[in-house]
Amino acid sequence: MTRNKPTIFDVARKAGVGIGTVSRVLNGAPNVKQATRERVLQVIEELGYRPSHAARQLATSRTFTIGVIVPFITRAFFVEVLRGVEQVIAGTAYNLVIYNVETPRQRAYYLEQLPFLGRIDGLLIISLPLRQRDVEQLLRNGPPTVLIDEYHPALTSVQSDNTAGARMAIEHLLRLGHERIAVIGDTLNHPLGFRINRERLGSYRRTLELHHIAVRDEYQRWSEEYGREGGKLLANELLSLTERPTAIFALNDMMALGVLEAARDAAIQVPQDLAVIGYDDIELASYLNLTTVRQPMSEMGRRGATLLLNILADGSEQVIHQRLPVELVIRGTTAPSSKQQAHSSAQE
Amino acid sequence: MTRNKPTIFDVARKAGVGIGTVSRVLNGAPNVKQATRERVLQVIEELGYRPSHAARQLATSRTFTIGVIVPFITRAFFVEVLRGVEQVIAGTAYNLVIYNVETPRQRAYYLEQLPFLGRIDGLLIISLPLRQRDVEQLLRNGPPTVLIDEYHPALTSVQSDNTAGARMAIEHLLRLGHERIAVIGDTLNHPLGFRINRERLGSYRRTLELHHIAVRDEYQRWSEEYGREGGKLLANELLSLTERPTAIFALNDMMALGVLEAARDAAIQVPQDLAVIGYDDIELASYLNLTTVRQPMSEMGRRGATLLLNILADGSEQVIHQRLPVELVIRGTTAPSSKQQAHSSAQE
DNA sequence: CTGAAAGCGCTTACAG
DNA sequence: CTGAAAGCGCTTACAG
Repeated sequence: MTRNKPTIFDVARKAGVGIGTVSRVLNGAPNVKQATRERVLQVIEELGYRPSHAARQLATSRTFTIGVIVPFITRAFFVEVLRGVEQVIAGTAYNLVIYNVETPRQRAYYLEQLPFLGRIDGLLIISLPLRQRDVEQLLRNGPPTVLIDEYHPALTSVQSDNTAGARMAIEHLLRLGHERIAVIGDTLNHPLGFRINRERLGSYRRTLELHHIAVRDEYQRWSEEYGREGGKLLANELLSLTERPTAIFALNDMMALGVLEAARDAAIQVPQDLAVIGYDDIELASYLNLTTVRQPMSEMGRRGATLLLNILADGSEQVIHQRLPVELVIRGTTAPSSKQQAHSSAQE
Repeated sequence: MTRNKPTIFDVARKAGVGIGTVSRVLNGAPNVKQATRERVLQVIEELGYRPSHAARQLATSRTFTIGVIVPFITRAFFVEVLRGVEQVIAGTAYNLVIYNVETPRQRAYYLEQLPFLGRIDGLLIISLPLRQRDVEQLLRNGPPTVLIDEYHPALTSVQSDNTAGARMAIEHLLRLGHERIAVIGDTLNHPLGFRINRERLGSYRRTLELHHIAVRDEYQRWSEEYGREGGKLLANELLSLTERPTAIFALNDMMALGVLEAARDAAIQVPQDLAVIGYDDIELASYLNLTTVRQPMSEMGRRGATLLLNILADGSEQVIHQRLPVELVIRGTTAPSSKQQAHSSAQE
């Protein structure tokens, strides 16, 4: 009448079989007679037997846990991605362990130590760029790894199309007759190395050039300060320029908020006097009626997790790169530029 | 020249000791000669040895992982709490596994199965009420459990003071001369059973009664729809009442947003014609200049995690209940009621 | 199809 | 202070 958790031995004894057989039915091995299988299952049920995770780990040298390294777990973009990841992992035998990174020190630890501790079977890395040596380490001794919102040729990844996103934003503004278009974002030299801003910035420039609009340095501004505060700061700078922009493209929605706030404070009408466009389409954007570029945030998480699960299931070494489309969501913060309205001429 | 991960045997051999000794220095046991300890440490360093998590688990029957059951991982409140939890767990030997609950089905699984699978050493439950039988199960067979933003007499918990929070909000409005004060929130019968709304509602009523203000049923409204949409819906109902309220207390900031939106749409001036007050003080609140009740969200997470760690460390059975203070943050969405302005008389 | 046995890599009395 | 050995609860060839 021991009330200890039953083990595989208890099941085997009661079912009158060897533990090997119990193990086989547990793992759905094909070579078990149907009658035996049923008897064992029956006993498992009766005993309320649950196999020990730890023992299984030790015997198989698998951990059944997936690690996800995610920066600034508190920002809407990352939360949404994480949610997508969680949705697909929850349905599997895997556990999801989250490692939040907010400093370079944490990043170093999680990227250089964690993967080699044998604590995880698979790794998901969100938005964090990898150095070549980290990738090599990972490939040599680390678990299968999938990148989300980042890219490296040697690692399976899923991203959204940042180039197209920025292009769509700019072309939308051009179509509205804007020519003095500024771009802002958090620092291009982020301590954690985020690279998407550069990608979007590049696209901003190329799009302007393509349309023969001068690319002005003074219209490109960056702030160490993330989010609203940063956006407000930069918008204030831009709005006090002699030739101030008629449109501001913020590389994330939170900074777009800051722009709106700065405009409000300066009594500048949006969208009449200033068009504002954001990036991400976090929930807030629709509330503020913000025109923005929508990224499939949860979907990126779901895809990333699914790709990792596939690798884990079939051990395939094939590197896959998925790039998800983005979408321009036109709301109330963009309108034809005053110049445009005066001339009443369509740009294209 | 095997490139396999070194085990405790490799260390023992190279250091010329038994594996027991290696284990002792690994676990900081006191009874090891200093010289021996140093030699072993040296070898561990040289070999880059890392003890196997799985083996340790199996031998100690501890898992070194803490589970946290959290509803709607995407909402600002929960994200902030989670971040607090993460901050304290990250510095320990424990892993943090997150279980996101969005349906009663998931709740049932995570509350009734997960704790008894031997996968976690400790459990944190956020905002989810427990039935008596769940608590008994937990106490009998489950891991040490700490409740965050919920209460049960038999389980250590940390909450903020919801009663005081609602009282402060209402008294602030009363002081401004408001008497027609409505309260809104997401449904009182939430599928996941959230109870804080009832607590705050109770305090709303008592506070009004205390001040001899009639408590009207039509001024208390609830929506299945969470957040902005729900808030907007309820605000529209309230604003179309014959005798419409001069102030609305939303039991969470997201719904307060919806109220602001409804007011905007109806061209009702906030705060002149309608005072609005929220709850939580999520980041957004300051952007929208929303008067609100600030809860120490991350701090609740930190406290909860710390309490759990303490239990895990000393095995204490003592049940502790912490209640953290909240704070009224007065911003721009509350002002004296027009009546008050007319009479120019202070309420107290 | 199935059982007996080795092995996964630790911890922990036990005996010295 | 330290070594040898048992034990944690599984999986997996191996032999039948």
